[in-house]
Amino acid sequence: MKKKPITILDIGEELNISASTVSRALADSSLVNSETKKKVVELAKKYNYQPNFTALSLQSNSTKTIGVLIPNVVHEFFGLVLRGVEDHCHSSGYSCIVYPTNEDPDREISGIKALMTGRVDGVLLSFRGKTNLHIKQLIERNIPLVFFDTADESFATHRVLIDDKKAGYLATKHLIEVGSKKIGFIGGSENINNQLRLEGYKQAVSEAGITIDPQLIVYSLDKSQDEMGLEDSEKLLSVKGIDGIFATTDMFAVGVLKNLKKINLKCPEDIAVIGFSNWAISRVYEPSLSTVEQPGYEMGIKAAELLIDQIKNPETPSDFKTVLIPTEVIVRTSTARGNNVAHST
Amino acid sequence: MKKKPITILDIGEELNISASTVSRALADSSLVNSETKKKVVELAKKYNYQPNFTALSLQSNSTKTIGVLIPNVVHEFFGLVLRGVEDHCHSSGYSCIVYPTNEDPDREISGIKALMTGRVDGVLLSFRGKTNLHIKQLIERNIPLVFFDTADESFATHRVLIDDKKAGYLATKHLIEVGSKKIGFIGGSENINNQLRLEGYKQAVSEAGITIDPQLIVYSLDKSQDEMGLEDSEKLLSVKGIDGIFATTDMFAVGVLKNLKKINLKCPEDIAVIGFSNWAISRVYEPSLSTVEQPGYEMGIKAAELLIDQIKNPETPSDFKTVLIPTEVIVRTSTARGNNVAHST
DNA sequence: TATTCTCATACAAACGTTTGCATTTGTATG
DNA sequence: CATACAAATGCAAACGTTTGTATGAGAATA
Repeated sequence: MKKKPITILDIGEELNISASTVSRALADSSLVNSETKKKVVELAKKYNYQPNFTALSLQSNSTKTIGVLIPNVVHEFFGLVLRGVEDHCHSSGYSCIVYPTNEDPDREISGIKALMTGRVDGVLLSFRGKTNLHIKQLIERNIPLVFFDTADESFATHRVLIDDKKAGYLATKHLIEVGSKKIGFIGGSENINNQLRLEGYKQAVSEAGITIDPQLIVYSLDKSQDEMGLEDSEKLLSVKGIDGIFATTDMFAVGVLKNLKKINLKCPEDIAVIGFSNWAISRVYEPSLSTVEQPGYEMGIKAAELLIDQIKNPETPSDFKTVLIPTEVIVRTSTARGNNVAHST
Repeated sequence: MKKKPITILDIGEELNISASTVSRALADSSLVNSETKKKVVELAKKYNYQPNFTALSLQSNSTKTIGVLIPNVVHEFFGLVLRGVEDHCHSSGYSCIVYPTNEDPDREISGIKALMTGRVDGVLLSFRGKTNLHIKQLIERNIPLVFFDTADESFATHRVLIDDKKAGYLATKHLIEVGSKKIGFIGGSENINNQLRLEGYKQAVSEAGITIDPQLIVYSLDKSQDEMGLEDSEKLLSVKGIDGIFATTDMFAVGVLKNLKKINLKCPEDIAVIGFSNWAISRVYEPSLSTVEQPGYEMGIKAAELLIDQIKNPETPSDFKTVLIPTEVIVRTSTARGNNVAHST
């Protein structure tokens, strides 16, 4: 029942020439008579001939495809990364196989395994799990690999990251600049990014001559609902005299804003809040949320660029780059107070 | 420099047996001596042999891969669809090549073209463009195809949709039930889904004995910022006596809520608002937004299921299904008033 | 007329796998 | 001892390309 697609052999048969001549004719080789060329091209068009992709891949030992292991695909930041990756791939003639791992180490492993069978020319990876065993195998197989967002330091690869520590530092420093003295930190799971942001927080606090207070540092494991960390932020807000909060996620920050309304604390007057990522919700929510830009699209573009360059230049590069995508604090209403910023309207 | 991966031939050579025996040994065929089997399996493990995916594909004429053409990947609904698709693929041993078209017809066409070269076993498609010429070619090539979210009626394929008209009807009816009499409609681009939702709106309005008022129906082309349609909703809100709004997107609905605050209209007391999709923001915003559930994940699962079933049963099915994923109105604060619902707290 | 040259085309190998069929070896049966 | 049969393995084709090398015909040169 299934119609077999036209092959160069079929075309050759109809024209009483060999497949190789057809192949060369379609490649516009100078070796073939222009008459024959014309006939071949015509027939190919008539039957809408498309070269078989798999055969080409086998022959050339390249699939023109990359694999993207991404923790979450329902996520503004990772969605932007994916869009960036795809945009660059598209303009370079590559396709993307996407493996959302949903932060599940098993999915991560099975994704990597699938990619070891030669179905992709390279891999883009935001490493979440603990098992780097399989990544090691990828590298041993000489499959080009670029980390984005998070990286395992122990591998010699390109990396595309933001400077999480600096970003955390800048966010906290901004709170200090608008007059906050007792600043809380609330983060999601204790992953490497959040640890670095916390380091930045600590640095800024220390520099301002404030002692670091452990009860002001909270990790929330709230995976329920929309990951707003409502309960944990409530706990944090019960600390007497707290007048600033740095949340490692815009969602957590919005959770804080919500809780503030309940206990009748005014933002930014009584307490300043800053989030992280510059998600749509930070623009839309009221009060609008100050945050740190996390440029996912640019990160995706750059990561794909490095990967595809490496694929095209297969001799192992000796200088692996760590590209830091610049970030900046975006000031909105939730921190609009103090010396350098007008009061919120 | 590039290390060639181990092949079945390499293993055979080392063991002084032919590739075919190795192949059979690894497949645990009864045709091969258990001694040999053991040796082969051991060596394969030692070298971490992985069968070449491309060779397998060429041989079996199947890539165990599907293509997903999706309008937008930074989008809660489409992200959920993608997650559903990927989940089902994962559990069926398939992979997904993702082509975000960004609503660009050229991207759509180039995606379809790429998929015609035999690199995928089937295609999942949310059709946005006007050009169905290429889709026709896909079908002529007997490449299994399933539409999701939107469908071109002219093709004989499976479809997985929501009943947009009914959803629009239910949303509008809900507004009527909570006492709205002069109900505005605000939608994004005039695509097929929005047209159907509008039809539902009109039906509900008519049934309630209200005349349809064209000035209450607005399409917004606002692609700026976060697509909140702020200007257009402002226009809509200037209509005297308006006391209900159905927005075809949660983002548009939030835009309405924002504008309401500016002109000091109270929601839900003065005007009830309902959105569409049940995005995170509808839960988080204040007032929380009533909306219509649009179950992306289920849609993705079902679409992948139909596609993979069709791939596995290649004889053209005579009964193409149109699966309607059920939707329901989710009542929150923005419509919490009237007879059957308690007033908002 | 014989040699060389050019042009156009065909042949065959290669990519890595599976699989139908043939071959080899050994053992049991008549 | 010859035949049959089973078990284990090898051979070769096939999937659809590209590409290096061989082959053929015709024309130009000596």
